[in-house]
Amino acid sequence: MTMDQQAGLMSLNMSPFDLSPGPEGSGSGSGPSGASQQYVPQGAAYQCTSDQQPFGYANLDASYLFPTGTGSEPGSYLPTAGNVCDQTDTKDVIEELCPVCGDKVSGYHYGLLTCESCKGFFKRTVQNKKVYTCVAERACHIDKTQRKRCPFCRFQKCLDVGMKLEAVRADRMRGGRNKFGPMYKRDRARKLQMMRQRQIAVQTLRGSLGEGGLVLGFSSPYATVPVKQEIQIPQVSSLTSSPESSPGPALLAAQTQAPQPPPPPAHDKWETHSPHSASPDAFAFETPATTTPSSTAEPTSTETLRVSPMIREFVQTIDDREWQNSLFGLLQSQTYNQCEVDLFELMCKVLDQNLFSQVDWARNTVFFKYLKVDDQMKLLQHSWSDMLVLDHLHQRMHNGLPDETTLHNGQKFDLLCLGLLGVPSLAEHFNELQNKLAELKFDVPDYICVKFLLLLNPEVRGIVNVKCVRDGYQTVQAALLDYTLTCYPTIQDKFGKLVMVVPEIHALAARGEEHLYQRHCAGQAPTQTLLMEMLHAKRKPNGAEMVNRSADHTSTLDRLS
DNA sequence: TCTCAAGGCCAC
DNA sequence: GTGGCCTTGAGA
Repeated sequence: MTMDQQAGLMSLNMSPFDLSPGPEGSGSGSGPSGASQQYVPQGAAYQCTSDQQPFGYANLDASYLFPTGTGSEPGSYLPTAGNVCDQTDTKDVIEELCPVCGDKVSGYHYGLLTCESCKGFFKRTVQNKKVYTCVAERACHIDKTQRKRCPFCRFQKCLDVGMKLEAVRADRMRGGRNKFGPMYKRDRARKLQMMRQRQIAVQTLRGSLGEGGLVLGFSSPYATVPVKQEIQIPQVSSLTSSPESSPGPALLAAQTQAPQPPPPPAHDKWETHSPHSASPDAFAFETPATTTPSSTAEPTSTETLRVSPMIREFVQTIDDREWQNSLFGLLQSQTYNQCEVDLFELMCKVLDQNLFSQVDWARNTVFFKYLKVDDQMKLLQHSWSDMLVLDHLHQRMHNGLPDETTLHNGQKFDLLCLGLLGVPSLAEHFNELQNKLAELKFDVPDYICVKFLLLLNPEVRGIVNVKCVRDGYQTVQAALLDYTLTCYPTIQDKFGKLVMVVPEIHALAARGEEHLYQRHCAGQAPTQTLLMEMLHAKRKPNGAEMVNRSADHTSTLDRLS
């Protein structure tokens, strides 16, 4: 392949983003694009046949540089005065790991956040047109301690994660800015936004947790977890990935059937995509080949039309895509470059993330959002585990969430254990519960109403605004009753039977909580997480109401056992 | 003027 | 060759 052919391929595959002319724009001859044609390192990337495109990164396009709904709209993620927490500094956000080697990130370099070392390596390689070869299988593991061993695989990984050849300057001019500036700014703003949301969730929950009980100096457990760099993940298609190239993360993921999302939510007719939800395009769900179990359990479209506006509004507060994206995103980020991870620890992190989502959801819901923080705290402390179990039932029944998934490193992750809060022996009870719900044709409106009933529990002691909570509870109760009578007239006393399921959910959740607490006390669970704060909150000496509730759980547990 | 992502330098 | 630190300079 000649240089001109290479250049042609480069141009054809360059993203619209890359093609945007600038001071160093494409086609200038002396600009980086023209330069990149001559700077493409030979050897490593050139070991391809003529019909193979050597540039795994070359199919970058704006759709995933800025996935729909995550900042593609001008300014949508740009922080404005007052909407970014003052304490949140950009540097805090950038405290993440280099996607190439896992070392500490020093800033944006050649298109994404990397460490100083990989920045220098990438620069030297491109500037000096280095030719590397791999003495192994072109799939060497690259981490901080081994990054020097195989420059071939290191450079390949640089390209795989999205470092941009065209950001290395042809004329070696120093200083100044390049065309990636706005991209960096958006990415940074997006990370700030994520941090802000987490902080709000934490602040909501900190309130009474700090007093008397656990004082952790809590910070978001994911402050140090790599926040996925949306701008950095190139999707290596079969057209662009050469068998001669070292495999990129995307390719590896495909090969190992790494965390696969479940089929799309089966309840689209309920219009569950909230204004905050990720765009349907943000995650490439595969079209399910078969219908999910719930598809036959839902009312017909005619009946759907008779659903009250309130229930429709409830349903819209559900964001299953976001739930799934978060779940599989976390599994991906936590196993990135990891040979083996502690699966229990990983489960705790997922549960923790789910808790954050739950708080976010609750904070934006009717009834709950009008309560004072103290009341919100108490309600959440009482219902979080029940809601986690219920959420998992919902994900299984309505979105086809599988019981297991394969992580990027090949380990199997037990998704069902999330619903069991880590107690495998509860699987049978969980399945029985699910079957019972399936018999009742438990659908999405049922789910969201039951979730509200769990959250808005007027029996929780210490609530100041009991009236508001009770009103909310009774309103939801009435709506659910009406819904079940209207849409499921053939199921006798569906409402009553649904209400009877709630104690069973309590029982499962209580067992899970106890298990988690014991593992935590044994030093096996991650500390300083929201999950652990919640567990401790229930065990505060002054939590008399917790004792009462535990007694309820125990009695139900006896039945389960 | 300040910021920060480029390139450069040099001890290792 | 590597990687930490320094210098540079366009853009905010």
